[in-house]
Amino acid sequence: MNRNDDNEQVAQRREKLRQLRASGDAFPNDFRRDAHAAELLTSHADADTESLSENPVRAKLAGRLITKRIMGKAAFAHLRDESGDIQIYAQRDALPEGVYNEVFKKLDLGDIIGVDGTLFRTRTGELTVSVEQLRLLVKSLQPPPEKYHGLTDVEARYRQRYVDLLANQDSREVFRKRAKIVTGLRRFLDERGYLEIESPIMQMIPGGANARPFVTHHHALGVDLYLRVAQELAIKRCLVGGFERVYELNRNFRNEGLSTRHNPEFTMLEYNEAYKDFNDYMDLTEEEVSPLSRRQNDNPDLTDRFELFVAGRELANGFSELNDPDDQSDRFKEQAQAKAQGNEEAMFYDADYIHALEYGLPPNAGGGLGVDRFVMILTDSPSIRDVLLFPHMRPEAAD
RNA sequence: GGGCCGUUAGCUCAGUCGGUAGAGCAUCUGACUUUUAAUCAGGUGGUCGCAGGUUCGAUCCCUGCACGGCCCA
Repeated sequence: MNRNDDNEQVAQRREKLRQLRASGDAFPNDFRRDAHAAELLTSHADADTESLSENPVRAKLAGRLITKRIMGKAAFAHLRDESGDIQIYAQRDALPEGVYNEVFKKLDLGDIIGVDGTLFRTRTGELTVSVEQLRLLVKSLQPPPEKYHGLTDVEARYRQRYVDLLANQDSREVFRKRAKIVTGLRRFLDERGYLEIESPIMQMIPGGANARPFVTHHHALGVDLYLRVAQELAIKRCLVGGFERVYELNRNFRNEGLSTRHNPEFTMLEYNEAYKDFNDYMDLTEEEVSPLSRRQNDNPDLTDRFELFVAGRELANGFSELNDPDDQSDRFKEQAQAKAQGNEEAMFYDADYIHALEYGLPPNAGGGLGVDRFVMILTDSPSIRDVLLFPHMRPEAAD
């Protein structure tokens, strides 16, 4: 991907930065705002020209310059902050001497500025800030994407997410929704008396799922460690210890290929509750997504199990969990044998987990929810990369 | 892993039945004090993904590679 370092526009912007450095602090951090764009637009939605001139509303805003329309001695522009966009109006004669020509006209799209001004309505009715004070806070050295189409190149959107976010409001919205969904899942479980835990991601013995693990190395201990492939065994150890409703919502790592539905690190919610079976859990899982869900019963001979499908995609599954230490030990032995014969996805024998079961794991049911896939469905995103801020990509070819 | 498609200016995209490329936005110069994809006039900007091959000549045709997308396993 072209880094634009030879681009003439970058050179022009760098020259402006050089002049800024020469004349003072080019990266000031003393501007303080007192408003956000969208809040101003909402709170003064009903204000008309007369009321705004009778009761002037002052506002200080900071944000990125995203459009600029100069008409001689006056100009309109749009400023974008986290909340949204608002129009600003700069007049030469309303600004301090020289600011219009020496500061405003030299602004480039993408620059971060601070403005102080008064609200008014334009002829077409758009609420606008008439600027009385203007400061450049950060010079942007790279030109932003085209104002109308934004950044549409899929690869560029994933590799340079910051550009995608600053140019495409839709993309920002996906990640706002993701945060709300994750918060909502936590609240749902918290309200039902679940305890959230944080268990090790680096482990001597990964377990809880059939998946090839990533390997890393701890130098001080001189041992290889694996990145976990599931939270499940840690959660059940907590049930042995007396916590009866436990979940962990965090990252798992599986050493597998990339696709529209697979990222090597992904966010998984796993939860277990004592004295429940999988039938109880189908009800709980349905509550999480009820308007959308239909379920299909998958019926392997060995275990009670269900999977939740939404829009035809596997999203969640649940089990009545095994708590017989001898049965579990036999299964670990089978897995370890398979691993010895070359199955990279088979499990290790986890002697400590068997030891835990020997103390008594309450009968329980558990389930898992692939959070990324859940977010994909709720945001209508076709690829897991659309709901991961910084998805894994193959390295770009070296020049 | 297989099939198909894509890669051209900072961005969004045309195009060349093979004769070394265009538009819009952005940028630069000029005009313009209520514009909003501002407008008007004039300019700058390209190793046409990379490497080979065919050819008098390749951005275009062929092969390989890289990255991405879609579908399949």
